[in-house]
Amino acid sequence: MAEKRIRITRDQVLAAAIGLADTDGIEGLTMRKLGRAIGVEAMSLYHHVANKDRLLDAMTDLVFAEIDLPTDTDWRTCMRTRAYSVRAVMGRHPWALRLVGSRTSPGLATVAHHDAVLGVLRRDGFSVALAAHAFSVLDAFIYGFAVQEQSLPFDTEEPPTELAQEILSQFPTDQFPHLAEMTARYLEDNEYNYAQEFTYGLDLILDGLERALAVGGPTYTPERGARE
Amino acid sequence: MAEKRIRITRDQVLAAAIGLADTDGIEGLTMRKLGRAIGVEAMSLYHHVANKDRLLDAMTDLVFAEIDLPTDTDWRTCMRTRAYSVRAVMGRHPWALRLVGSRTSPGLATVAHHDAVLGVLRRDGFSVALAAHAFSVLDAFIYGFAVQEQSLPFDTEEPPTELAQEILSQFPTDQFPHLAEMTARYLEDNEYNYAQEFTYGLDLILDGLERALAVGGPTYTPERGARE
DNA sequence: CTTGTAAACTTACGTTGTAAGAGTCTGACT
DNA sequence: AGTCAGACTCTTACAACGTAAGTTTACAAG
Repeated sequence: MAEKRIRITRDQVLAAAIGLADTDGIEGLTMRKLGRAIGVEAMSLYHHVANKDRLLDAMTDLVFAEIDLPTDTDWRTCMRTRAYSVRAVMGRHPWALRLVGSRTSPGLATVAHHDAVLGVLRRDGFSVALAAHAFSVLDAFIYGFAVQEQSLPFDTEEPPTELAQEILSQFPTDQFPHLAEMTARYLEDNEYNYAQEFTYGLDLILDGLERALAVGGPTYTPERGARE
Repeated sequence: MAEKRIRITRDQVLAAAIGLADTDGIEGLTMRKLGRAIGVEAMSLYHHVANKDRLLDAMTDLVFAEIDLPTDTDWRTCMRTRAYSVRAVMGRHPWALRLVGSRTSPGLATVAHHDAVLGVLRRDGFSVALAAHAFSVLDAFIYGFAVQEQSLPFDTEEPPTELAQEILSQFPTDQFPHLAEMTARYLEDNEYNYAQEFTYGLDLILDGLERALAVGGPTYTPERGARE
């Protein structure tokens, strides 16, 4: 009768939690389901995780650890690959986007990641202030874009389908002429996909930063911010 | 014995829901508490709102209606005041930020707002494609910044306090040198507040758009995007 | 006064996170 | 080999949640 009891580890719990959130969404992640997924009762999880909130914190940190950040090239390509990596990771774990917004205490991988980003900028001649500026704009844009993209009713990688058209044209055309004009243009252009807006915005910001860097200069490092 | 029954309206429900979310946070908003707040049983709310999800949708739309969007000036100041207004509104209703990310079907005020933004851009010479670009970058940045700002552990309007210092220096200085350097700089500069990063990023983006607009020109309107 | 209907209330169910405590396995030390 | 402590799992239980189903109330029209 003595059914061998299963022993689990913290890493197992986290991995299973992420997997469950990936397939069922974050609202589908319950302690009981998570326990069942690894063959254990819900309460057993609490020996590896303080509570559900801490579990979510740990999951968020693991997601950050997935982000690719090369440090062996110039800052611009570093930031670029990071941006694309963030977007890819958030695509894999859509729930993580909403978590990042609600967690207040960052994990170790998160902090390490941010430190590395700053490190690249500083190394390539950004003053402390300009590095702060750069980090702010880039992060805000990348994060904001990912959220925006996810709340769209269609797949952003593919050109718009008939289905998308139906969804998009559900609001009255004459009442919102500019929106109508824009969606019409989207639909007629088969090459268009929303994802290219990411590239556009990112390059716009990187251009701006490059200009700001040129003004401050890589050798002359002002004590205070590049502006004012 | 006949305690007079209270009659409520949909608007009352929504207003109370927003008030409750403002004070208790979105997770503190429950149907029972909401009912109690307006002197009614929880189930009575369902005569004015289909379910909690719809309630949240309606709340989100009301928040969008609060955003100030002047249309009687040039696009740049329009976008600027809009940006500041979004930030202010999201400061008043922190929960709305997370809702926007999870709602997929926008309300009427939301759609109208977006249409008005596009209208301003088109009026001032943006091609359809460039207007789409502008809208994407700006919205992503504004939204992303607001989220970023909220997940920071300190008040972004005030210069850093002792408390903030304690929080910020909780991670090992030697392990994350660049982060340490940056927070050190923050703390020594009494004028600094994180809010100015919003201005910096916004201006950087607006500058970029202005340049793109100048290239395309207000008269010559290319069929396809300004880039490629 | 009757009666129809909109809107309130009551009760109930399944699901959630997790507190409390009891049971069981394992590995270290005699 | 024996045992004992500590780490881990399981059982039971509870309060709070969203909401389905059905009942009661009160006002407005005839």
